[in-house]
Amino acid sequence: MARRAPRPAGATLPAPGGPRRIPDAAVARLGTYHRVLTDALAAGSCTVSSEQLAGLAGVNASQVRKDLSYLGPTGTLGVGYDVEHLLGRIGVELGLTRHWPVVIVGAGNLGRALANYRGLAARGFVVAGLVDADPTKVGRTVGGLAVEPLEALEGLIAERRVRIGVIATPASAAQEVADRLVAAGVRAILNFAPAPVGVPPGVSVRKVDLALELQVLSYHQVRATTRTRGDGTHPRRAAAPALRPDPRGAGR
Amino acid sequence: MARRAPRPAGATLPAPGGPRRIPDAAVARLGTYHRVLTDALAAGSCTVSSEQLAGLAGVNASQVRKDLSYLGPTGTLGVGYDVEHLLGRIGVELGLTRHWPVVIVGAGNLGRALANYRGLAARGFVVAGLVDADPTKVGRTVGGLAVEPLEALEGLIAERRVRIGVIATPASAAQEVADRLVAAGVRAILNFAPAPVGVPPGVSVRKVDLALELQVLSYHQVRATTRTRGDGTHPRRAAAPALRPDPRGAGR
DNA sequence: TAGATTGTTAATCGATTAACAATC
DNA sequence: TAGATTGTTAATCGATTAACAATC
Repeated sequence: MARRAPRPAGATLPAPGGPRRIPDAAVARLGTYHRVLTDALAAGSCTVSSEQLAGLAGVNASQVRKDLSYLGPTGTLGVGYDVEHLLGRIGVELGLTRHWPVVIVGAGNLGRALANYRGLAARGFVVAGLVDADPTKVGRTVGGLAVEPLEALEGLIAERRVRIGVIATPASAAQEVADRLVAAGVRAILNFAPAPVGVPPGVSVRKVDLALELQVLSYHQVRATTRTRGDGTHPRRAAAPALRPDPRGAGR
Repeated sequence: MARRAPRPAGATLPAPGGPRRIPDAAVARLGTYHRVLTDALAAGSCTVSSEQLAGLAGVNASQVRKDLSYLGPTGTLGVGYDVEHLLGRIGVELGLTRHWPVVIVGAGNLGRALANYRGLAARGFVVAGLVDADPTKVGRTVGGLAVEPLEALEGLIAERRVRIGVIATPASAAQEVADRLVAAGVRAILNFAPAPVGVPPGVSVRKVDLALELQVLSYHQVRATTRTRGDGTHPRRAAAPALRPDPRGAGR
């Protein structure tokens, strides 16, 4: 397999699809700031400092100022940030002022939970459709929404102007579903299937793997209980035992 | 608020709770390798190269080798990795060979979906309990498991040797639940509530915010449609409009 | 004014990627 | 052997944090 050519020193990347100004991690934190500021406003706060906001969001004050600087100047020197103003700026930048129709593919446990989840609607995400390939699931009502057949996917996306799709299918179906979503005009995908999906440039994908999250935690537990070698070394094992050079060894 | 003292140059951190050898991001990828290797083994592959594994997992081959190096030597120079051997090494390191009893707090849509989710059981996570504060939910059966009252939490954790807790409650209850989980002996928390929870050192927390994931995607859409200023600058706004210095301004 | 706080630059940290010597 | 591939080091990249001049 061809070795990747070394990138010419100092070359700047062309940034496919135009420059993305705010890093995803910062966008996610801005969303958190928006939530805690909403609470702060309800509690009567008119202004907050970066120190205060950092405390509410559980991050560093420098990071708050850095994140907010992506929005352009939003505060007042020596005073802080006007809560209402800041809420407005974040809301506009992140699209929280709009409604985003979403289609969920897969009406299994996870898909139904998402369709029912009030936290999504509260932040402008409207479940415009819930489809499933299983005919026995079609017609069931979930959170006031009838499950539609998979064949309805394309029409539904076009009619209801869906831009965001959620994949809540088994891993085996994920890529095919992603292809159909993209072909039908979806521009962003949230993937809950435990398999990566490939998409053309310009389409955004976020992946959430619930089992993987738990696995990281179980590793922490293993680490905590297994007694650590102080020197951080591993026992040198005698490498892999007796490699069979691939005689197509009948999958056990 | 006291400015953080500058860290003395060159000082190494004491690493609370002992050195954590493998970074979380690498642990998550190791989990992915485990999954794709399981498929590869079933398909008859006895060995894989880092290039092949990278292709299956959708990452860089250098990264595969780096990640695997955390396990100590696992491959054979000039040949590659023995699939079965590698599965074993990853499984032991991540705790995939054990059963992990898990308690889920909150039997709303998300909690019930998680309790029903077969992908968890498939990877060794056994839902040992599902509790809810709402008496009308108690007694219902979800995925063969009866919802128990919140009061049963501590007893359940002790009896069933639960080490991992999942918070699937509203934001308002998250911190109190976290405190009770930790007090009862839970050492790792997966938090689905849209609020950060504080825990004592030594306890691991992972946070998943479904609405935040969608918000990042909606931002991408806003960016894609809003025409970008070529120079990457922002229009200089006249800063925040007329700051009222906090006269307790009756929540609008 | 004196005190407070932003916006930004520089320093630090950590994670990813490229390169290559070792060697099967 | 010649070709392939690991394990690891060095280079790069990006994100976080500290520091501070500007100034309300």
